[in-house]
This record gives sequence, C-alpha cells and structure tokens, in this order.
Amino acid sequence: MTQSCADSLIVLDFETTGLSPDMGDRAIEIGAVRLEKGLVVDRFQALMNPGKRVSGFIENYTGITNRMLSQAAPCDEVMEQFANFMGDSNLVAHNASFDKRFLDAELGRIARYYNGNFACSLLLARRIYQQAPNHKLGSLIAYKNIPSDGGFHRALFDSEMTAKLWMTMLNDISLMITAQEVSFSLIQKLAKTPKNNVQKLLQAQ
DNA sequence: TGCCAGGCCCTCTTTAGGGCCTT
Repeated sequence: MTQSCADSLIVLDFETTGLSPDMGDRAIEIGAVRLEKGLVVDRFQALMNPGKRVSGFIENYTGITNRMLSQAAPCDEVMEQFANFMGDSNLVAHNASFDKRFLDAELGRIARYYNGNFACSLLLARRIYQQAPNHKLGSLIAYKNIPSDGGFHRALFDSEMTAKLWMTMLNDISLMITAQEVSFSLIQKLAKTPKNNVQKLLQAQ
C-alpha cells in the first residue's frame, strides 16, 4: 500500500527565544528533513542569530547558548536559505500551530511566502493514539518504540523524530483503511475529526 | 527586571474555564 501524502513533505522544527513571535520572540534554530516516498532524502539545519540574548531557560532547554548564537548567521540570511529549501512543499510539524506562527513571522520579515499546506503530527496522534499516556513528541516516540538516543529539543533531531513518528502513523493508518493510499487530505480531515468519529471516518476509506 | 501566547479539546460547556502542547 502506498502512502502518497509522504511523497514530498518537509518536516520542520524551530527552536526559539520563547513562545510568541507577537511578543517579540524570534527563531534561533531551524531543522527540517525532506521526506520522499517515506524516506529522508535531504536535511536542513542552521542556528540563527536573533539579535537579542536568549534566556537562561532557553539555553538550558535547548543547549543553544548565547555564545553559539553570536557566531551564527542572522535570521534573515538563514530563512532565505530555508525558503529556497522548502519551496512549496507541504509541511508537517509537531504542534504545527506553534511552528507555523514562527515560520510566518520570520518569512514575513524577509517578504518570502510559501504555498504548502501544514499538517500537525500532534493533532493526528491525539486521534489515532488515544491511549497514549500523553502526546508530547518524546512520549509518542517512546510509546511507539521508535529508536531514539533521547537528544530532544534541538531542531534537526526533533524534526527527524517527528518524521519517524509521521511515517509510523501513516503506516498504522494504512492498516486501518482499504483505500490504496493515505492522502494528505485524509490526514488533514482526520486531524479535525472529533475523537469519537475517527473509527467511522477510517472505516469509510 | 520580569513577564508574556495561541490553538485545540474536554467538560461539572456553549453567556466558561482549564489542561495540553510548542520554546
């Protein structure tokens, strides 16, 4: 069975100075992998200098220090490169609303835009892994016994783990339906379906 | 200096409140 929605996808993750670009927070690292037919075929990773110091909390949380950022290229330079990398591919992130806010904010600063659609691995996991203890990325990786060395909270590592989780979810969904492929539109529909209607939706495929 | 958000989703709901996720 094919998994067409993975034919060309960018799975991305930002590390940032905080939670809200509307409150002045900036991206400090972008990591992404390109998935084609279920395989990682390309990677992107870069630190970026946000032009402000990051808090001790962020240094501890990510391991990214002010010293490291002082030697990094500025955000606009890195985001220009990343915009070229992702093109108009569809996009996936864990808690996509968070990464989309920062992607939109950073690209807006350099007047670059994209036409891809976002899908959220968190929303999908809440539908198909309703018995998981919680739906944090690290917890889901452990729940599905996906090999990991535990180095979470760096952008490329988290995007690689999200990509593995994504492929695992597509495989699990493909086992629940009779259709020949798991389409991107089905994934987006699933992520918006009330939990108690998930089985009905899958059985209709 | 210290602090900050927003979308989703559940329920003891919908004229609301609070937990889960992301950094």
